[in-house]
Amino acid sequence: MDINLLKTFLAVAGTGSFSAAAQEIHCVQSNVTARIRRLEQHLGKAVFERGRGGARLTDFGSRLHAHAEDLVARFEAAERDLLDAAGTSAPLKLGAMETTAAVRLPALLKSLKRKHPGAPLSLRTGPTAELLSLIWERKLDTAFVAAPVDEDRFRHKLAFHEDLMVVRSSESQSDQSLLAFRSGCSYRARGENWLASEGHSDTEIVEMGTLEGILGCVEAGMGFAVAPESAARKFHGISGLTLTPLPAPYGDVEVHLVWRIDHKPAQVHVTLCELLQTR
Amino acid sequence: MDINLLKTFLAVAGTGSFSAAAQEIHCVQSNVTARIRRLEQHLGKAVFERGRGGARLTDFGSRLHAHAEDLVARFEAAERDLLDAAGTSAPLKLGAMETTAAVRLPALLKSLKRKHPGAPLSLRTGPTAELLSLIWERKLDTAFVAAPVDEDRFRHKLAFHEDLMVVRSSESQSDQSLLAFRSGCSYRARGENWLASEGHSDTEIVEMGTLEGILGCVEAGMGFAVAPESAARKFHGISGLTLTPLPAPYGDVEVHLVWRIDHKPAQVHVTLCELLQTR
DNA sequence: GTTTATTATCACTATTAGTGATATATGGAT
DNA sequence: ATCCATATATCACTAATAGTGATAATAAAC
Repeated sequence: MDINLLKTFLAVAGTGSFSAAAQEIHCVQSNVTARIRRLEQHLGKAVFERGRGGARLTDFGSRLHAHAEDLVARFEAAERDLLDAAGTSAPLKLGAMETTAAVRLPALLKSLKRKHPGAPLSLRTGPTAELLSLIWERKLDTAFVAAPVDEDRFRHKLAFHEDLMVVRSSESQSDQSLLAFRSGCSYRARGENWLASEGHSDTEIVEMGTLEGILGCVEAGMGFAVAPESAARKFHGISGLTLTPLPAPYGDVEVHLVWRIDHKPAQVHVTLCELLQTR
Repeated sequence: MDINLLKTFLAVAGTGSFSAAAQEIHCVQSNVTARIRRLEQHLGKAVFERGRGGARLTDFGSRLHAHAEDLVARFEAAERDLLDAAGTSAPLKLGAMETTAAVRLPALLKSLKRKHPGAPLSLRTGPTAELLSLIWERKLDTAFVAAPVDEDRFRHKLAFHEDLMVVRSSESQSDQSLLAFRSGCSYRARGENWLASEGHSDTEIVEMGTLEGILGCVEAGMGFAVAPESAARKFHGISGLTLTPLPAPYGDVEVHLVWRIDHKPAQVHVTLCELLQTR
């Protein structure tokens, strides 16, 4: 049995809800349902009463709760001790695309710090092409970039799926500038390819350095932008932005964690890879 | 992480060898290798020094060993407490083919008893057809029988693969009697089908009740028999028996654990299913 | 240098876990 | 009552992982 089941169980018990637990542990709700069911199947008795307001522990569930808290705590203590003893070594030089850094990394790095409290870590953002160069020059250990990557030179592991969206001001007219990151950004390349395929080869491109800047300008009616849905939503808020999916095949992007094929991953790096498994 | 990894680790540490550990925990050796590697990958450091005489704990491995013993013990204690609290309930009425009972069940039931020390359990042996009838009449909860089973009436879970062998006396001549269990035995049916396909429709069939009896008579030169390799080997020992595989498609048998489609499995039953996963 | 006992690797398959869309259920407003 | 908001369950699909059995590699002992 996997201790992940117990961690999921504790998350549900703690939040009092399957869906809240799913958010807390960064996975989809159906996943929590499945894990709790596995746990219940294994033990042969229900641990939660489900109802309107979420989930409440049954008597049997409380009994499990006592054991689970103890077991998980001891397990994590042991894990920390061992990871510590294994030697954390050098700082991990990490890179990521602007949007990934903004939306995906916070939760990820938080989990990483929980497992390697002492591990030093640096982060540099930039477009895919630049990050790959930095990795190749060994100035970064690893980075989150958009697929595909050259399999002969790099190893990689799938990290996230992003759906690219066209972001416009709600009152905007069409045929304005494309607001984008500087050249080398793969999202920008997607946008340009899409425009070309539509015959808009003359669209002006305005380069900007930050996502906030781009979205601000879009809101101000200067033009439109291409960004992952997750990132656009994060800054959506009250503002009058309209999101429409970038049509296939331009809209789907896989973000991978990438490193040099001859680079020996440090322990923090391996742990980071492990954390990517459930997202 | 799965506690199975820790159990595997303890088995290796205890026996001092990957292959011995594999036997102890009933799995193939490459499996142990893979699990230990997973563990080492997770922790980032080798836990065993491998060499001629097997495996010895590294310093780091000893550190893990201390934690692992504690964690596994606590985990199993908690599990026992919870399984106990869930209520063991009625005795499990189990059936199995003669050969399965002889060769496969001992290890399996031992593991089962470890998890449900108090669970009462009865075992009845018989050929596939008879066992299925007993299940249908609700005189058995579940049984190990040869595939295929009627999916509309039964649920099932794959338990073992068996390779059927023709067992002859080493000095025997061909065209003797087929020594077999009483009618309803699916292995016997396989043997008969094979004989028929070879044109030996006139072979005399001698019915016997036990595997030892059959193999004894084969050794005495009375005829030949059809039996799973695992069972034949168990009684092989010093005796002068020759095993040749029953040709395809007669030779491959899947043994499944089967129960009535409308039967609600008790907890012992569920645990038994879980134990089947790794064999 | 061959033998023997051991672990590692590999290609393949079976099984399991995860995903996202959608269905279902339940209490509370209106 | 009906609709709405908020839950969990289910499902078809895909990705990832673990298990298997054969074979290779390795190293000590003879």
